[in-house]
Amino acid sequence: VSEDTVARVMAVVEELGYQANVQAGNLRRKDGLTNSIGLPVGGIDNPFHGTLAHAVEKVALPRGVTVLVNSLDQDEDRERELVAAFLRRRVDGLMLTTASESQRYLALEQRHGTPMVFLDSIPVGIEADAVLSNSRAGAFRGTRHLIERGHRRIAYLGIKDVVTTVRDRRRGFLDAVRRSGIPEQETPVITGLDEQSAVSAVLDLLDRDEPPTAIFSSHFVTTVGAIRALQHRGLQHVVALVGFDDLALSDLLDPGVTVVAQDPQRIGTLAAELVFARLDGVASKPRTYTIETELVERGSGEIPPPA
Amino acid sequence: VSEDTVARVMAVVEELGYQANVQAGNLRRKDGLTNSIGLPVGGIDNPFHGTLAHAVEKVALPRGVTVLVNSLDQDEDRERELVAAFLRRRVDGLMLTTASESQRYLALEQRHGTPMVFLDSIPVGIEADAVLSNSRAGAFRGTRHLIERGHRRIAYLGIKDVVTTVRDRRRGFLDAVRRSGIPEQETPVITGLDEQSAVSAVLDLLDRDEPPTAIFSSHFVTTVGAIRALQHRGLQHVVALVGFDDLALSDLLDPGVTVVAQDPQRIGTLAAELVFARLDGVASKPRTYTIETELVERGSGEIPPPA
DNA sequence: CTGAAAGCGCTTACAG
DNA sequence: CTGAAAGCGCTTACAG
Repeated sequence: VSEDTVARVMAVVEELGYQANVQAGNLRRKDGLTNSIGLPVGGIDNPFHGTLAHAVEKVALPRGVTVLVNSLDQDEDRERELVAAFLRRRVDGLMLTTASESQRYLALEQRHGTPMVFLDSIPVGIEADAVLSNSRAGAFRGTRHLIERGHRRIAYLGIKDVVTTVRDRRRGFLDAVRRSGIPEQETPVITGLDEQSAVSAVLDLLDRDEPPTAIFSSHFVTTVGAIRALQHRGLQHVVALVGFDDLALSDLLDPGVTVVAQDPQRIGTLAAELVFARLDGVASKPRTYTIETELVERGSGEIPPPA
Repeated sequence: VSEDTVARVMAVVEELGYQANVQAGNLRRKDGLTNSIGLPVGGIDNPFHGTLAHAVEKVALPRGVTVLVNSLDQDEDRERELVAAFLRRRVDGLMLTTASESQRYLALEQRHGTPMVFLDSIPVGIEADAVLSNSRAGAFRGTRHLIERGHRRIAYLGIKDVVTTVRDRRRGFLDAVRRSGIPEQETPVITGLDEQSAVSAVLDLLDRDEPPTAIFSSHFVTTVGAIRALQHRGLQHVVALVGFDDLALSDLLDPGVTVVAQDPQRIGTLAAELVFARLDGVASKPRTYTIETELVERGSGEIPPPA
């Protein structure tokens, strides 16, 4: 073809703003890749998941891969619909946070060869790579932090715990309590909470004859609830509080909130690298990668029990 | 076809986990729709944009439309790449927040009939629907709130202002200052800040012979910087502060942070409805929809100037 | 109403 | 190396 013709065609391409239809191309392409990966997250407006998704995007960008992010809103049906929609779009891989109790429904797709990596949970009913915080150790450490300062009556607050990681936080808490010889009846364990009910739960706890001198809150929504309740009673400098998961601006609060911080950036980055390694042909046995948490002392967790 | 055959086929479909390839279907489909819309946001980990995206998803879900969300990270080149990638995927519509100074590059695609709605900015160099906060009125109201309490030396903090909405906040601030007869040299206007530089800027301001008695901060990152600086000097109960954009947990701070709150949920919902109306054939002249802000008094903005 | 053929816009394997 | 044909997996228009 003459150079002149090429130039003329390119000019028209420019003029019309032509963009090749990737879907048409994918249809016949040998590798069958769509250069996209699906990422269902709990809620795109949740800061933990937002950071996770952003970290994944950053790894995908230089590879020219588009990340399809959608919220499953803690709804098991929605999770399955989202996954089905991603598969109809023939995503090259799946990175998922999950709201379902079992992910066996993915086994078939896995056998078809679609790489999948779980974020922030260990898959149930299926074997696949997973990247998640060491929740049990983190909760253990946060709780021990309170015990070391002399607390014995420590309350545990948690959300609904269908997912393994959330259950692990409770386990870590109980590990620490048991190991220190504190009788379990002194440590009320309240789960299934959201922010509102956490407020009431803490107010109730504070009304007891022997109220807890410290609180371990295993999720950021319950931590916010606990802070509201403590501020409402003016006890934020009296009752100690350690929260699992970091909170925006928590260092600006008075007292600063001591937390067991996760590293969503690192989780997202590692998980994305894993998916791409699988796509590049790495066929080793699926593994669970554990990311350590960090105890960040900011004040609320260093309050001693009353003398 | 016999019922028996249908049943046998369906059984195999089930067994293999078959999902129809939507991209193959779209190729020949008459309406040419892919049931997807593209949404480039500033940063998926930014709470304002996260809420925006989530609101859009909620409108799209019952219509069976997938929202392709990606971060442009305030990078003009990335914005254009993202848009190009969305067009190669033949999205049915585009909803965009923007980091570019002009969106003329979209004119061609618009003429091709792709509906587009701008979120949180008015398009430049192109006519299209836009949904955004009434920034100028909001900033005016927040600033007047300080003036009404007797403040005259009010500092303005802002980020880099390429986008119209950010410039409008400064205009609203200046409107209020001028209307009250305060000489402009008493109201330092500092822009181009991020959180770190906002901290230093405020510390510098406080070191002046005649430091400001109040601060109007036009972006949440500068507001956080201002709070840090004030806390650092122990002046958070002395210097008044009004921020534009709500902040997570800002009601738990001491003092609570008075803000001019935007409504990202409403912006996202309305913008999504607009795109779908356009897709349904509504062909009226493009319009700009303005969402009012709300002044939320929490304490920091109600601090009077020193007697 | 049913079933076989054409065609969507690309990539790929193949003949010249 | 170049160019025309086949084919990806669907939907649609058409013939029976």
